[in-house]
Amino acid sequence: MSRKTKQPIQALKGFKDILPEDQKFWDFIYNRVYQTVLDYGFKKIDPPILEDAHIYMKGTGQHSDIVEKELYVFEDKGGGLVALRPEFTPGVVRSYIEHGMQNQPQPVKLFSFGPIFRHDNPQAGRFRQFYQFNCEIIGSDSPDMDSQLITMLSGLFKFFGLDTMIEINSIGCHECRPVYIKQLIKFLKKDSAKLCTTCQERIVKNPLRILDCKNKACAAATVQAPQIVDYLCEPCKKHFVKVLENIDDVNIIYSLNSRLVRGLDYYTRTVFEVFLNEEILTDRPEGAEKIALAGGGRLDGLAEILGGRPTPVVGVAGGVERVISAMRRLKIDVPDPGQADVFIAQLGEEAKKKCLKLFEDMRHCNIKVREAFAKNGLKAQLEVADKLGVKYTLILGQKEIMDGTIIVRDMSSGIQEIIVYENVVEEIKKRLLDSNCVKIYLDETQKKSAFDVSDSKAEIKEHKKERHHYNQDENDFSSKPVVEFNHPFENITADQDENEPKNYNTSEDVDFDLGSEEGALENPNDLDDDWTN
RNA sequence: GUGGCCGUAGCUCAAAUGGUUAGAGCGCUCCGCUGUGAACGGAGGGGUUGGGGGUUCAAUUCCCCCCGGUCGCCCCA
Repeated sequence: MSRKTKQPIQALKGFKDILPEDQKFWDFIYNRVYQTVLDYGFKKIDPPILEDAHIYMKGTGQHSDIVEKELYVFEDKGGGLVALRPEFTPGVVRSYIEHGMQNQPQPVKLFSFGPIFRHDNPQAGRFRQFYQFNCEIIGSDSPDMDSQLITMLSGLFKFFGLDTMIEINSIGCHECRPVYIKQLIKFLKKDSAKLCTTCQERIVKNPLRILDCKNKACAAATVQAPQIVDYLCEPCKKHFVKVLENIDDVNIIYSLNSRLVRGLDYYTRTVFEVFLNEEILTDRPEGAEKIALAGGGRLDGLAEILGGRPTPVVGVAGGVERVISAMRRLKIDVPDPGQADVFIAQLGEEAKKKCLKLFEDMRHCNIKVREAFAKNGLKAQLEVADKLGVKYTLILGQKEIMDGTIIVRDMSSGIQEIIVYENVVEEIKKRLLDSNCVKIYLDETQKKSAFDVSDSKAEIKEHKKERHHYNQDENDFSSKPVVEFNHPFENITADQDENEPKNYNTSEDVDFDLGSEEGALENPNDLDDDWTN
């Protein structure tokens, strides 16, 4: 295909690059989610991105918008109809069936993380390619599974530093829901004139969705509408009550929302959504819609639709971009795994040679060290060191080689010391450990005083425009071995974002001994014990 | 699929009612300082003003189409 115009090449609509400076968020979220789901006994599964389109047509629902309008579907070279996954669940359940996982101890808990594709028009928090984390518990219809999933999610968001609200409802099963829908339609038809035009069409097409309509007139017209909870059959009612009891028991705050429904056919019983609690956000426009971070529910009909034995499934999916955007809005910073502590500057060929080796020595001692061996001038190297935000720069030149010494420059004070070259690795280790124990606020912080570390929510409210800085050290995001998994999101270094205030609190993670600095949580914003052990 | 607003340098933004060579700050490269950064002074590189077409003596500016962004609707994480 020839390109007629000189239209510059660019990413497809609704597709985004995840740039180096954003990677720390992705690392952070992936690692935290994975850590948490492992704690709950989930196993990771990566279903293919491309599947036989029929699993979505059957599973997600031929007439759902996701399939009718948003599915990336095309014929492959063999003539088969294939589709980019518009959600994880059908692929995961397909895999469960295909690999005979019903022969494993039930339930089977499966976790996935990766890109999802929907040909939707982009808008706030919505892209054509976006990432989800997804958890399914397959093979148990126990309400305890539903509540455990909700408990896990609630803790997970706390783990991200996000305050959330959970809305929950039960939409019954194939036995009781039709009865309810009949009653609902009866009610709606009485006053259908009061509904918006879309909702008038919905009476036939999708009456449940009318309860969810944002139109004020519709909301008013349905105040007296019958509620599904009153129509649940005994087993559904019992199930729902048990779920609520369970999450009560672990002190999860939720609200019953009888208007919470699902467009997808295979949902049964429990449905829930997790919203960002925006009370602390004062820049939120009045009447703005709540931001959903995750949603889930029970899908007991799905496995059978996909050709398996009837198998109960309960699952949840969370939107990664939405979590990141919420963290950004709340000015929650995350540790940068690429942050280095030491820079090596060299002068002259002989010194460079020695520094190449020193670099390896330090790296092997788990010191986060950087260099600019491609540059020669000291000035240029110090500029790089400055941009990297390291604590110390080691300077080695001809003179130091002759003396068997090396210069240690403290980058914030500018103070330099000459030490014996042989001791340099030990000395740096010691200094980094010391600075990890003693918190020193250096001059630089005064310049950037905008980032007071606010502990209480009241303060956060007052300083809404300022930096609600999730202090890396006190809240100890690194209290877990953050980078431990073999994954594409691992081990990625991100450049220091120049727009972000640097954290000059020098008690930063020094990972000589990963995971050895558990505890030390004294901040009210701290994570619950549940999430730190 | 559909509607509103928007698109000027890597980033943030200028350029009155159309009018000469489209500017600034930040960042980038280099120099003053062949061994000292963040916080000095100087210089330089960077733009076919998102793309195409139209109106006009003249278009970044006005009109149309397309592409993209953003915020909605439908739907949804």
